[in-house]
Amino acid sequence: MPGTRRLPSRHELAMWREFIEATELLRTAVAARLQEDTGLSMGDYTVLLALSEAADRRYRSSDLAAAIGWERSRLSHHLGRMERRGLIRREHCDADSRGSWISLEPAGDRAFHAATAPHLRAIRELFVTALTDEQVAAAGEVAAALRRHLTG
Amino acid sequence: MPGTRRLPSRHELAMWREFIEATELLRTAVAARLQEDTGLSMGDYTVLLALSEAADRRYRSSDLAAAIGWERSRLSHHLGRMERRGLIRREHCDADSRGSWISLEPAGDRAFHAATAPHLRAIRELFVTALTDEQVAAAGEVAAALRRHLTG
DNA sequence: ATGATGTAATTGACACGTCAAACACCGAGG
DNA sequence: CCTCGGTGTTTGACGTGTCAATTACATCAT
Repeated sequence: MPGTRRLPSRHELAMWREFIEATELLRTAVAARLQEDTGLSMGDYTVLLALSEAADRRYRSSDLAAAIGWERSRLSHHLGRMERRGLIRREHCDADSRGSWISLEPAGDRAFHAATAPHLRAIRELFVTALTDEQVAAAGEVAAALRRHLTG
Repeated sequence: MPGTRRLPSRHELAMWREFIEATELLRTAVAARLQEDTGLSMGDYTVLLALSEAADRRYRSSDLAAAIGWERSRLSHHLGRMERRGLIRREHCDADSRGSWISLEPAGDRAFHAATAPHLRAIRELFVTALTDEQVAAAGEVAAALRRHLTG
């Protein structure tokens, strides 16, 4: 594998720094906006979205973790916090007593529905309108290439 | 401001999700590699890099925070952890007794120098080689546009 | 049945990040 | 001098993320 041990050029390094810093900025800006507008974190929103879209509006914990691409223990910790706030509920699973069903509490359902429009607006204002249509497409292609490279 | 309250299209939303997930993947992959290879976190590396490049190899805490774009309290917490590990030192500042000088300990200097090449290689392997030259340039432009939009 | 092996989910310890409050000190105006 | 508003830095509380270990159950081979 030729080139694997080569170092990035000055220009490539500059692109890396610009990229990593800007994406961090974007992430925190959107997260802060979501928090202000709705009291939810990005993690909360991700979990609530997945539960809302689930076939029967519930998930086995492991399946939920897989669906949103999280590690199991990360999800477990997060669900603990969401449960304390009354956003979701854990129920015993009859078919497999090791497992549990995760479902929305009414408050979680309400919070998610109230959050959707503001969150999408924030995405538009902070991400979409920052870029030309070509740049949005380019961002998508870059992201897809990175994902293939990192997971494939 | 027309369009500010409009919602993103399905396509724009898909690009957003792809983008935010891929950048998260990239960040954690590079961080994990740095940790394995060198025992340093991205934060450690950022701080050590800034100190190494400082004119007299030291910084006032606030200036360091500004230089790397961190909040003051974030830096303070991080410096506490790095100090415990013997990577940096805090010294009393004569000119202003509220402040302190942050400088490298020998161990921090060594750790940084040992980390540079592996880290740059990881950046190359995980970021640069994932993309074509055009995509690297596009990523840089997207990042620059986002930064202008978010900070400007 | 029993015991090895695997899987579902949680836990504990710890690093990291943010916010608001606290602390210690500066420098200027009365 | 002194006190008062501003600045440099730290602290505490808490949410978040990772890793390794644990708990509790399922399953399969014998």
